[in-house]
Amino acid sequence: MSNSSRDKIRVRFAPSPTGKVHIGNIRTAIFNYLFARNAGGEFIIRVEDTDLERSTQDAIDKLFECMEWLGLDYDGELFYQSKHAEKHIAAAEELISKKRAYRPKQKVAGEKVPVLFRIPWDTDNNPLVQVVGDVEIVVHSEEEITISSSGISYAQVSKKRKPIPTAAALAGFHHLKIVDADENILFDLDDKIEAILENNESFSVTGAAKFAFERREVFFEDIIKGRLAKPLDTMKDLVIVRSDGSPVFHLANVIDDATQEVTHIIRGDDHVENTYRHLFIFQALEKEAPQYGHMPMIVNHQGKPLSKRDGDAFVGDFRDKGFLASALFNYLAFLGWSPGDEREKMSKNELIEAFSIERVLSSPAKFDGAKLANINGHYIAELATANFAEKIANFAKETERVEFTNWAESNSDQFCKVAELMQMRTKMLSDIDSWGYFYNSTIKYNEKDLKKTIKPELIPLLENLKAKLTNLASFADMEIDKALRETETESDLPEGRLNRPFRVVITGSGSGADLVTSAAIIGKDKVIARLENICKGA
RNA sequence: GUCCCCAUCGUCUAGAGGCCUAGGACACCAGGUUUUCAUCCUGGUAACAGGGGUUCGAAUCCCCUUGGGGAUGCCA
Repeated sequence: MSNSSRDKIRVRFAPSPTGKVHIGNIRTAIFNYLFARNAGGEFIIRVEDTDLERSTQDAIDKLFECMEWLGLDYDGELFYQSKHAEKHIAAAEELISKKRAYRPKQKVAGEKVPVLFRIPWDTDNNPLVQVVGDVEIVVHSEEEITISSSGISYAQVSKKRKPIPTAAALAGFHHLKIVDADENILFDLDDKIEAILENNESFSVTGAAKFAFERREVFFEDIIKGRLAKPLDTMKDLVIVRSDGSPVFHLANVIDDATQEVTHIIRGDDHVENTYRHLFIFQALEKEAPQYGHMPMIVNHQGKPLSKRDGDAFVGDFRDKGFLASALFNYLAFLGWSPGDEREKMSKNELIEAFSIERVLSSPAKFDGAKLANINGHYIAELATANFAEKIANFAKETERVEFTNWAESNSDQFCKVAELMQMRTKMLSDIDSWGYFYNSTIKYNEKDLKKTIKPELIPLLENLKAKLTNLASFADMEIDKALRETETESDLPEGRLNRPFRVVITGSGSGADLVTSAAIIGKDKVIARLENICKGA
């Protein structure tokens, strides 16, 4: 398979549509995407919907919505794993005929049995396997040991001397000698291996004290983590076809990766242990295995993997909360990776340009919403004003903020002014929820600010201000400012003293955007009405 | 239990044996700019998990300990 079709890098994103797309999954997609695009390779999608019971069309739709939102464009035709089940089953049959897989004996006649892949016994010249050395492990002497072609079952000894049932594939126990407490050899695997493998015989041993054998390990070079290895005596034969005839993930995954000629697999850390098995399956099928890279997971503030419990771990939720796709993309790319210089804010194209798999870290990263919000603020700040206005208008519409949408559409002049005024201080699109004072006839007062700021002795001044504002011919920034200053002067107040009270009166809160501009945008009628309301109520 | 992986400020990270008195960013604190608010600017607090080696020299290499995570499904 070393033809030209393999010269081109091809990676895949292989989500299983059993729920909403998780932030961790989409980060994996982003890294794959960046890797492929950086190398001028292909980024393809495979929908792993073999678990028909839990897969839903809705989840698939949401997935593509999120990918489009983030700008994760993919190559080629969509590949639905469920449509290739025949190929998977055929591969299983091929493995059986090659004696690389088997069906276990039925316990009762007519019982449906699965197909197991055999961890290969003959590993003498296997490039995947290396000899580690001779080892001994202690076994619990009261438990019976059984040895058959499907593996060895025995019991390890816990600290409290209790038996811990353990099963392992035969392959891990070359030159196994089972001995009792007096070092008498109870069983020598070298003598029996042919009978076990060829004639399917099985043996049992009692009263054993320990195993002595040559440990071998399966290993591979991970493009992120370096050399990774696992002792064969800790591996078990694995189910590749269920008793009901459906193919299992391990089989389907390998077959599809071979079919789609995937060259590199970048996936979560949690798949490391699967990789050893997948490598064996590729080998048994005589297919070229891809390169693997395992990236660290993202964890929450407690250091636990992000889960559904964290609530905000769904990609769509980030959009609904008012994050920009570009900001999320940027932030996620920097979780477990950095360009090595001091850049922090990078566009998709800059990320593609700078990405290198070697710079991916292998330690897990905590998700920090505050930093995301900060980045988001920067992205919002640099939007052209018109673009910002359009974004929030769309956001309001998509998230069904009806009042806001009605206002924005019927008062587009005012809306544009507000957008221009508020852009610099907007961290998330959902901040528009606090813009109500610009257009609502009644406003909510922050009780604390109100109490602290509006003292009874200020009421006459506000009355005075109201009178001045009422007489204003043009309700413009400068005029409002002048009225404010005059009111202060007439009462011997220092300049600016009335700013905060006035702000609380017209916006309901002690902090906000530029005061007189805000007042001008809110408009004469509403400002006067709010002044009146406060003066009356006090 | 067993196997595997990981370990630098609170967080994301820079760091490839001497450029490290450990750099940047977020967060936090203080000051300045702003007649108000925010932005912004300046400054500050803050880390190599612990212990052994190797070396003239260790955040960096090795070992152990500790802590965290993952795997151990007829889920993916």
